[in-house]
Amino acid sequence: MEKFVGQKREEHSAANDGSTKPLRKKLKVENDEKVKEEEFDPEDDEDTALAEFSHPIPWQKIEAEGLDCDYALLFSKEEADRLFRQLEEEVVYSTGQEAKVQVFGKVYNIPRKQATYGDEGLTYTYSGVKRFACPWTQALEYIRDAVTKTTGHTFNFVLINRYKDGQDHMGEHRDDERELDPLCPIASVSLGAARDFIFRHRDARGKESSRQIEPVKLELAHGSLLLMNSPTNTFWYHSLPVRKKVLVPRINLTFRRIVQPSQK
DNA sequence: TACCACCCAAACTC
DNA sequence: GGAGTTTGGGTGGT
Repeated sequence: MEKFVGQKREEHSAANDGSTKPLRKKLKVENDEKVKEEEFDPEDDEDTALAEFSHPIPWQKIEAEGLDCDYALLFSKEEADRLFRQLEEEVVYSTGQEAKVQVFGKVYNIPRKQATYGDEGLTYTYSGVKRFACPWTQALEYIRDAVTKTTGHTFNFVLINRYKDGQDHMGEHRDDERELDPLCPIASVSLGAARDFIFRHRDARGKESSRQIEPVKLELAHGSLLLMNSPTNTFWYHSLPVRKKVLVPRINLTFRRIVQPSQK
Protein backbone atom coordinates (compact mmCIF):
# COMPACT_ATOMS: atom_id res chain seq x y z
CA MET A 1 0.00 0.00 0.00
CA GLU A 2 1.32 3.40 -0.91
CA LYS A 3 1.84 5.72 1.96
CA PHE A 4 0.95 9.31 1.21
CA VAL A 5 1.33 12.26 3.46
CA GLY A 6 -1.79 12.88 5.45
CA GLN A 7 -3.44 15.79 7.10
CA LYS A 8 -2.98 15.78 10.83
CA ARG A 9 -3.03 19.40 11.79
CA GLU A 10 -1.64 21.36 14.67
CA GLU A 11 -1.25 25.11 14.60
CA HIS A 12 2.20 26.61 14.96
CA SER A 13 3.65 29.88 13.95
CA ALA A 14 7.42 29.69 13.73
CA ALA A 15 9.66 27.96 11.25
CA ASN A 16 12.41 25.64 12.41
CA ASP A 17 15.16 27.89 11.11
CA GLY A 18 14.02 30.73 13.28
CA SER A 19 12.90 32.99 10.44
CA THR A 20 9.58 34.74 10.62
CA LYS A 21 6.95 32.83 8.70
CA PRO A 22 3.20 32.97 8.36
CA LEU A 23 0.98 30.80 10.51
CA ARG A 24 1.01 27.30 9.15
CA LYS A 25 -0.55 23.94 9.74
CA LYS A 26 1.45 20.94 10.86
CA LEU A 27 1.19 17.64 9.08
CA LYS A 28 2.78 14.35 10.05
CA VAL A 29 3.35 11.16 8.09
CA GLU A 30 0.94 9.09 10.09
CA ASN A 31 -1.99 8.17 7.89
CA ASP A 32 -2.57 7.17 4.31
CA GLU A 33 -4.23 10.14 2.71
CA LYS A 34 -2.70 12.26 -0.01
CA VAL A 35 -2.31 15.99 0.32
CA LYS A 36 -5.41 17.11 -1.45
CA GLU A 37 -5.58 19.98 -3.88
CA GLU A 38 -9.16 20.71 -2.83
CA GLU A 39 -7.94 21.82 0.57
CA PHE A 40 -7.05 25.13 -0.97
CA ASP A 41 -9.92 27.54 -1.32
CA PRO A 42 -9.19 30.10 -4.05
CA GLU A 43 -11.85 32.37 -2.56
CA ASP A 44 -9.55 33.02 0.39
CA ASP A 45 -6.83 34.20 -1.89
CA GLU A 46 -8.51 35.92 -4.78
CA ASP A 47 -8.24 39.53 -3.73
CA THR A 48 -4.65 39.56 -2.63
CA ALA A 49 -2.92 37.01 -4.81
CA LEU A 50 -1.85 39.31 -7.59
CA ALA A 51 0.01 41.87 -5.55
CA GLU A 52 0.79 40.65 -2.06
CA PHE A 53 2.13 37.38 -0.73
CA SER A 54 2.97 38.31 2.82
CA HIS A 55 -0.47 37.25 4.06
CA PRO A 56 -0.72 33.97 5.96
CA ILE A 57 -1.23 30.95 3.72
CA PRO A 58 -2.22 27.50 5.00
CA TRP A 59 1.05 25.65 5.39
CA GLN A 60 1.26 21.96 6.00
CA LYS A 61 4.22 20.51 7.87
CA ILE A 62 5.70 17.30 6.51
CA GLU A 63 7.95 15.54 8.97
CA ALA A 64 9.76 12.25 9.36
CA GLU A 65 13.11 11.26 10.82
CA GLY A 66 15.56 13.83 9.41
CA LEU A 67 12.92 15.16 7.02
CA ASP A 68 11.47 18.62 7.45
CA CYS A 69 9.34 20.15 4.69
CA ASP A 70 6.60 22.74 4.44
CA TYR A 71 3.93 22.58 1.76
CA ALA A 72 1.43 25.20 0.69
CA LEU A 73 -0.61 26.35 -2.26
CA LEU A 74 1.06 29.62 -3.12
CA PHE A 75 -0.89 30.68 -6.22
CA SER A 76 -4.57 30.56 -7.10
CA LYS A 77 -5.44 28.43 -10.13
CA GLU A 78 -5.94 31.51 -12.28
CA GLU A 79 -2.58 32.97 -11.40
CA ALA A 80 -0.79 29.65 -11.70
CA ASP A 81 -2.30 29.28 -15.17
CA ARG A 82 -1.04 32.73 -16.12
CA LEU A 83 2.45 32.08 -14.79
CA PHE A 84 2.63 28.73 -16.55
CA ARG A 85 1.78 30.36 -19.88
CA GLN A 86 4.30 33.14 -19.29
CA LEU A 87 7.08 30.68 -18.48
CA GLU A 88 6.27 28.68 -21.60
CA GLU A 89 6.97 31.84 -23.59
CA GLU A 90 10.00 33.12 -21.67
CA VAL A 91 12.14 30.19 -20.57
CA VAL A 92 14.84 28.91 -22.91
CA TYR A 93 15.87 25.32 -22.15
CA SER A 94 19.24 23.67 -22.62
CA THR A 95 19.91 21.83 -25.85
CA GLY A 96 22.77 19.85 -27.37
CA GLN A 97 25.43 18.51 -25.00
CA GLU A 98 23.89 20.32 -22.05
CA ALA A 99 20.72 18.22 -22.49
CA LYS A 100 22.61 14.93 -22.25
CA VAL A 101 23.99 12.93 -19.35
CA GLN A 102 26.49 10.10 -19.19
CA VAL A 103 25.48 7.05 -17.13
CA PHE A 104 27.61 3.92 -16.95
CA GLY A 105 29.60 5.07 -19.93
CA LYS A 106 26.51 5.59 -22.08
CA VAL A 107 25.23 8.99 -23.12
CA TYR A 108 21.48 9.57 -22.70
CA ASN A 109 19.14 12.46 -23.33
CA ILE A 110 18.01 13.85 -19.99
CA PRO A 111 14.37 12.74 -19.62
CA ARG A 112 13.10 16.30 -19.13
CA LYS A 113 14.13 19.82 -20.18
CA GLN A 114 16.34 21.97 -17.96
CA ALA A 115 17.22 25.64 -17.65
CA THR A 116 19.14 27.71 -15.11
CA TYR A 117 18.46 31.36 -14.25
CA GLY A 118 19.81 33.60 -11.53
CA ASP A 119 21.93 36.57 -10.51
CA GLU A 120 24.57 37.70 -12.98
CA GLY A 121 27.74 35.65 -13.04
CA LEU A 122 26.45 32.78 -10.89
CA THR A 123 27.33 29.23 -11.83
CA TYR A 124 26.00 25.97 -10.45
CA THR A 125 27.56 22.54 -10.88
CA TYR A 126 25.43 19.41 -10.69
CA SER A 127 25.71 15.98 -12.27
CA GLY A 128 29.27 16.97 -13.12
CA VAL A 129 28.14 19.80 -15.40
CA LYS A 130 28.80 23.48 -14.72
CA ARG A 131 25.91 25.72 -15.73
CA PHE A 132 25.74 29.48 -16.02
CA ALA A 133 22.73 31.44 -14.82
CA CYS A 134 20.70 33.28 -17.48
CA PRO A 135 19.36 36.68 -16.34
CA TRP A 136 16.04 36.57 -14.44
CA THR A 137 12.94 36.92 -16.60
CA GLN A 138 9.86 38.90 -15.55
CA ALA A 139 7.86 35.82 -14.55
CA LEU A 140 10.76 34.25 -12.69
CA GLU A 141 11.38 37.44 -10.70
CA TYR A 142 7.68 37.61 -9.85
CA ILE A 143 7.61 34.01 -8.60
CA ARG A 144 10.93 34.41 -6.77
CA ASP A 145 9.64 37.51 -4.97
CA ALA A 146 6.40 35.73 -4.07
CA VAL A 147 8.39 32.89 -2.52
CA THR A 148 10.61 35.35 -0.64
CA LYS A 149 7.66 37.27 0.77
CA THR A 150 6.01 34.04 1.85
CA THR A 151 9.05 32.34 3.36
CA GLY A 152 11.34 35.16 4.48
CA HIS A 153 14.22 33.64 2.51
CA THR A 154 16.01 35.21 -0.45
CA PHE A 155 17.17 33.24 -3.48
CA ASN A 156 19.78 34.00 -6.15
CA PHE A 157 19.32 31.02 -8.47
CA VAL A 158 16.61 28.82 -9.93
CA LEU A 159 16.86 25.44 -11.65
CA ILE A 160 13.92 24.83 -13.96
CA ASN A 161 12.80 21.34 -14.97
CA ARG A 162 10.07 20.92 -17.58
CA TYR A 163 8.35 17.54 -17.79
CA LYS A 164 6.43 17.36 -21.08
CA ASP A 165 4.15 14.59 -19.74
CA GLY A 166 4.17 11.63 -17.34
CA GLN A 167 6.93 9.91 -19.32
CA ASP A 168 9.39 12.62 -18.36
CA HIS A 169 10.80 12.02 -14.91
CA MET A 170 13.75 12.44 -12.56
CA GLY A 171 15.64 9.70 -10.76
CA GLU A 172 16.39 9.55 -7.05
CA HIS A 173 18.89 12.14 -5.94
CA ARG A 174 19.73 14.65 -3.23
CA ASP A 175 20.22 18.39 -3.67
CA ASP A 176 23.32 18.52 -1.52
CA GLU A 177 25.80 20.37 -3.70
CA ARG A 178 28.50 22.16 -1.77
CA GLU A 179 27.65 25.46 -3.46
CA LEU A 180 24.25 25.58 -1.75
CA ASP A 181 23.84 27.75 1.33
CA PRO A 182 23.10 25.12 3.99
CA LEU A 183 20.99 27.55 6.03
CA CYS A 184 18.63 28.34 3.17
CA PRO A 185 15.89 25.85 2.28
CA ILE A 186 15.28 24.82 -1.33
CA ALA A 187 11.94 26.19 -2.50
CA SER A 188 10.19 24.09 -5.13
CA VAL A 189 7.33 25.70 -7.07
CA SER A 190 5.12 23.48 -9.24
CA LEU A 191 3.07 24.67 -12.19
CA GLY A 192 1.03 22.52 -14.57
CA ALA A 193 0.30 18.83 -14.13
CA ALA A 194 0.15 17.52 -10.56
CA ARG A 195 2.85 14.88 -10.12
CA ASP A 196 3.77 12.39 -7.42
CA PHE A 197 6.95 13.24 -5.53
CA ILE A 198 8.72 10.61 -3.46
CA PHE A 199 11.21 10.94 -0.63
CA ARG A 200 13.28 7.90 0.36
CA HIS A 201 15.62 7.76 3.36
CA ARG A 202 19.27 7.10 2.46
CA ASP A 203 19.38 4.14 4.88
CA ALA A 204 16.30 2.55 3.33
CA ARG A 205 17.51 2.32 -0.29
CA GLY A 206 18.55 -0.85 -2.09
CA LYS A 207 18.17 -4.53 -1.32
CA GLU A 208 20.72 -4.48 1.49
CA SER A 209 19.24 -1.41 3.16
CA SER A 210 20.21 -1.16 6.81
CA ARG A 211 16.84 0.09 8.04
CA GLN A 212 13.16 -0.06 7.18
CA ILE A 213 11.90 3.47 6.83
CA GLU A 214 8.71 4.10 4.86
CA PRO A 215 9.07 6.41 1.87
CA VAL A 216 7.19 9.70 2.08
CA LYS A 217 4.98 10.33 -0.93
CA LEU A 218 3.14 13.49 -1.80
CA GLU A 219 1.41 15.02 -4.76
CA LEU A 220 2.69 18.41 -5.88
CA ALA A 221 -0.25 20.45 -7.11
CA HIS A 222 -0.53 23.25 -9.67
CA GLY A 223 0.59 26.47 -7.96
CA SER A 224 2.10 24.74 -4.95
CA LEU A 225 5.28 25.48 -3.00
CA LEU A 226 7.34 22.83 -1.22
CA LEU A 227 10.08 24.01 1.13
CA MET A 228 12.81 21.47 1.80
CA ASN A 229 14.43 22.56 5.04
CA SER A 230 17.73 21.38 6.46
CA PRO A 231 18.60 18.55 7.08
CA THR A 232 16.14 16.95 4.62
CA ASN A 233 18.63 16.80 1.76
CA THR A 234 21.27 15.17 3.95
CA PHE A 235 19.17 12.12 4.81
CA TRP A 236 16.49 11.86 2.13
CA TYR A 237 16.63 11.29 -1.62
CA HIS A 238 13.76 12.51 -3.75
CA SER A 239 12.45 11.56 -7.16
CA LEU A 240 9.68 12.30 -9.64
CA PRO A 241 8.65 8.89 -11.02
CA VAL A 242 7.10 8.11 -14.39
CA ARG A 243 3.31 8.45 -14.37
CA LYS A 244 1.99 7.32 -17.73
CA LYS A 245 -1.53 8.56 -17.10
CA VAL A 246 -0.25 12.15 -16.91
CA LEU A 247 -0.64 13.68 -20.38
CA VAL A 248 0.06 17.36 -19.77
CA PRO A 249 3.28 19.23 -18.95
CA ARG A 250 4.62 20.33 -15.59
CA ILE A 251 7.18 23.05 -14.90
CA ASN A 252 9.11 22.84 -11.65
CA LEU A 253 11.18 25.72 -10.32
CA THR A 254 13.65 25.01 -7.52
CA PHE A 255 14.87 28.26 -6.01
CA ARG A 256 18.21 28.05 -4.25
CA ARG A 257 20.76 30.28 -2.58
CA ILE A 258 24.19 29.64 -3.98
CA VAL A 259 27.39 30.65 -2.28
CA GLN A 260 30.18 30.75 -4.84
CA PRO A 261 33.57 29.44 -3.61
CA SER A 262 35.03 32.97 -3.72
CA GLN A 263 32.31 34.15 -1.33
CA LYS A 264 32.99 31.40 1.21
C1' DT B 1 -2.13 -5.64 -20.46
C1' DA B 2 -0.74 -1.64 -18.10
C1' DC B 3 1.36 0.34 -14.54
C1' DC B 4 4.58 0.68 -10.98
C1' DA B 5 8.47 -0.53 -7.54
C1' DC B 6 12.81 -2.06 -7.30
C1' DC B 7 17.40 -3.39 -8.64
C1' DC B 8 21.51 -3.19 -11.37
C1' DA B 9 24.91 -1.92 -14.97
C1' DA B 10 30.47 1.08 -15.00
C1' DA B 11 32.94 5.22 -15.58
C1' DC B 12 33.80 9.22 -13.59
C1' DT B 13 34.21 13.01 -9.85
C1' DC B 14 35.36 14.66 -5.53
C1' DG C 1 41.29 4.87 -2.16
C1' DG C 2 36.63 4.79 -1.65
C1' DA C 3 32.01 6.54 -1.65
C1' DG C 4 28.63 8.56 -4.34
C1' DT C 5 26.29 9.48 -8.62
C1' DT C 6 23.60 9.34 -13.10
C1' DT C 7 19.27 6.72 -16.46
C1' DG C 8 17.33 2.92 -19.02
C1' DG C 9 16.11 -1.67 -19.02
C1' DG C 10 14.78 -5.99 -16.95
C1' DT C 11 12.01 -8.37 -13.62
C1' DG C 12 8.34 -9.28 -10.67
C1' DG C 13 4.05 -7.88 -8.29
C1' DT C 14 -0.62 -6.01 -8.50
